[in-house]
Amino acid sequence: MQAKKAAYHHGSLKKSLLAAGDLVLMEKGFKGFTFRECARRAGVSHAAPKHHFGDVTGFLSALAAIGFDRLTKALIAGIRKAKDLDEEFLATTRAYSKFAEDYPEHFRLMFRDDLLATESVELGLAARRTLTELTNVILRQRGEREISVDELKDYTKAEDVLGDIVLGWCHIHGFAHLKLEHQFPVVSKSMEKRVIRASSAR
Amino acid sequence: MQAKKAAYHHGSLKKSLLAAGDLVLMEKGFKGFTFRECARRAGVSHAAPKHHFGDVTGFLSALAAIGFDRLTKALIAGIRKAKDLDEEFLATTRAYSKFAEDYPEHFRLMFRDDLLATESVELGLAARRTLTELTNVILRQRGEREISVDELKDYTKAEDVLGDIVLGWCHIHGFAHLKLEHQFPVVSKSMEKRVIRASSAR
DNA sequence: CGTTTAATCTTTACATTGGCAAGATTATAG
DNA sequence: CTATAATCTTGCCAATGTAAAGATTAAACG
Repeated sequence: MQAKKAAYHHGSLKKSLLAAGDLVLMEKGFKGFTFRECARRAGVSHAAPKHHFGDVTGFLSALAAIGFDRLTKALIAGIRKAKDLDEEFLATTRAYSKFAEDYPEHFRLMFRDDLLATESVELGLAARRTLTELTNVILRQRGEREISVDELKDYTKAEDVLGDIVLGWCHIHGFAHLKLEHQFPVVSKSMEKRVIRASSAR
Repeated sequence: MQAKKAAYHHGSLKKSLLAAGDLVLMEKGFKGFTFRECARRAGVSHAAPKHHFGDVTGFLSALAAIGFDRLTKALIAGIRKAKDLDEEFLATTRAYSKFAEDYPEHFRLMFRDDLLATESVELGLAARRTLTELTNVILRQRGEREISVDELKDYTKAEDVLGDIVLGWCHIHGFAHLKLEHQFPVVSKSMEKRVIRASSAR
């Protein structure tokens, strides 16, 4: 009747489903997230998503990949604005922490190995893109050559470099996670600043 | 017919359900965890648990509390064995990390604020007992008076003390979490040792 | 001891979910 | 123009969490 006659073939269903899932995740949270709800929002039947994502695990993996991409983007944006290496470090940890606040449900999903398709190359790549950014911050700090996403996989550099990366990451991730899950009795702003600064200090 | 005639009243259903839930969590993981499965294992109908736990959120909260208690116990055991304050610190971080490895599904559940009943006094207490242990490690390290669980709630000590607690906790928690969710491309034993040692170093 | 009341557990029912299979519709290739 | 493959719908299934109503037993009380 209307202009859009609800064509049998959606045209860009995959994108629409991802957009819908992205919204559902933010609105209803991971708890209230269902496959069928996403299909409804995209205006298709409940079985339509199967062709594009297989099962719900595949769909969640795609959404988690979106989360990693968003985080990567935020990290890069923070780094761009920084004027020197010290500021760069601070901006990175700040961006990581802010992402967990802005997208808590994505954050939860991204770090839930049991719910995701570990074989998903898309997700693996997105995660490695994020980790590459974090790694390169450290490498720049040390005046060493940056690495690409491909190099990261078997990056067996000296342990002290890897150690710095892991240490810094653990720190800011632990803070972001514990805060997200409301584990701190009280979190003052000054405390938060201190954690962020400490994550950057070597 | 048999000796146990399957009495209408179970007698200690709450305990049995918790024991069943504990097992299901470890066997099938958080993903495969269902209310009904736990009821089946306890040998009661699927609606029986309602009287003891309300909804599934209440049940999960009780299981999370068990997790915190187990963690507290592990921390204390580690502390007991330590000979000096340095060893004590190491033992604490090691115990925390080991707990996440030994009870990954409990660990996941314990830090999922959205799935738990935040108003549960039982859970709140169990979590505070854990945090009190961590806090007292720091306080002993500094030669200050230890605090009780009750004192923790509004513990507004100098920011540097709180800071040390938060910092140390973030570190080891971040490591435990990221490792549990398989976020590190590679984790060598020596790397792990370094993180644990770094969490203890101030 | 007998009766009443409250607690505990079962049965039944319902809406919702993820996944599967078979069929309808349309795009694409040949 | 036709055959084939891709895409989407319909209908179905077992399983789940929750609620309501009823059965059974324990506890309280006279």
